[in-house]
Amino acid sequence: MSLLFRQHIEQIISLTDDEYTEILSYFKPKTYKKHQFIVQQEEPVSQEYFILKGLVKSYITGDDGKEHIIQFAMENWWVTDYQAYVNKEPATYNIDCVEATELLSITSEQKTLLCQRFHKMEHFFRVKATSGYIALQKRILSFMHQDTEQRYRQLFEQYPTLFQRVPKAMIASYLGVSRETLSRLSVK
Amino acid sequence: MSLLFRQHIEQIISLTDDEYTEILSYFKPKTYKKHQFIVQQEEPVSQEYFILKGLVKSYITGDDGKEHIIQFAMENWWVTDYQAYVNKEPATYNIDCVEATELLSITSEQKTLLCQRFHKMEHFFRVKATSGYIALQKRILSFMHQDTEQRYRQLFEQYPTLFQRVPKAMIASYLGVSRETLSRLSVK
DNA sequence: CGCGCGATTGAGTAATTTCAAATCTAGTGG
DNA sequence: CCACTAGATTTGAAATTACTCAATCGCGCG
Repeated sequence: MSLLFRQHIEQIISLTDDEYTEILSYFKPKTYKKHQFIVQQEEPVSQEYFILKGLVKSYITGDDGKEHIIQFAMENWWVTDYQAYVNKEPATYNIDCVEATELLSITSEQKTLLCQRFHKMEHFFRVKATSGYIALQKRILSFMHQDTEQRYRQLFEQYPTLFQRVPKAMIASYLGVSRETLSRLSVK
Repeated sequence: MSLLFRQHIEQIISLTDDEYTEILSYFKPKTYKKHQFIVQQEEPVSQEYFILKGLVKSYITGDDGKEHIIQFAMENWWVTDYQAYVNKEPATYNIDCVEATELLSITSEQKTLLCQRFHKMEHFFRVKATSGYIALQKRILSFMHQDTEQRYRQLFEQYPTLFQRVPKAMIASYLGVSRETLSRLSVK
């Protein structure tokens, strides 16, 4: 069932069957319907999620009532409101399902225990956190030194399937421009 | 000498004197002059750095020849071009000293060994990487849903000393606006 | 005194936003 | 099979915002 999950972990560390079984026991599978919230602003965030199938968006609602999409997350991605999860604060943003979604969840406490039980899992999470950091830095760079069209093309090249799974208005929000501006781009 | 460094680590894990001494032996102290480069675009990046004293800026030079400052780093910050450091690729950006800087350096290989020798250091670096991730996510959010003036004020509140240590043109570059626009802001 | 660097100011230009209206598309019920 | 509707996308035009380029100002230092 969660073969994808095992493969995902084994990209970084290797596991015996027994180890994998034990690791998996720290996680709890969950299913969400389309439009269901996984994390809700102001609410506590006790879980971190690994997406087996589906697509979610993280976003905040600005003062003007507009949605600002911080990130999309799909198959093989880890997602939660980390600030809230790590520091046990109320969520600063929402995560909701763009598609019906299956995922594995783990609490902060269980994650700590998991890392103590298997040091290589601590290593795994360090590597993951580091690549997340690198990815976000690239995104900041793209905000600073690329124009909207370049960012659009780059996103399209990197995640072509995303464009078939979410409406353009969400892409626009993710890129930080109005849907009208995005629309005028794709014509060229 | 590197008491600051020990305190920095002990914010997250605790160490005996012997452990600290051994950990410190994985690092090599270095000194850089103002305007000296720590990392140079296109060059390999073998080290990660912890800043004991001083201030550096990471930036790329755009096609138009303009500097885009990705981040400043000062006392108690870790810095390098992580993408290059982790994947052993040539650097995509420059890091140069805005002030004379003292730091501790560690190679990627030594860091791996250090984490194997002391599992709590792997934990330490995981926590650090996670907080780095959270910080970058906040910065992306600020790019998306705050205007320049709000970002300026926020930066000023968070790092007031920064404004005494770097020229405004660099602040502007960090905020992603032209120096003229920044100048017109501060008037209000 | 004058040079040079950083910061400011002004004016015209380019890009993006907003608000409104028109178009398109997929799914539904008759 | 067609008409209808809701949601998504596009288009137009005016208003806003930031940019560029050029000129000016302020101040510390040789």
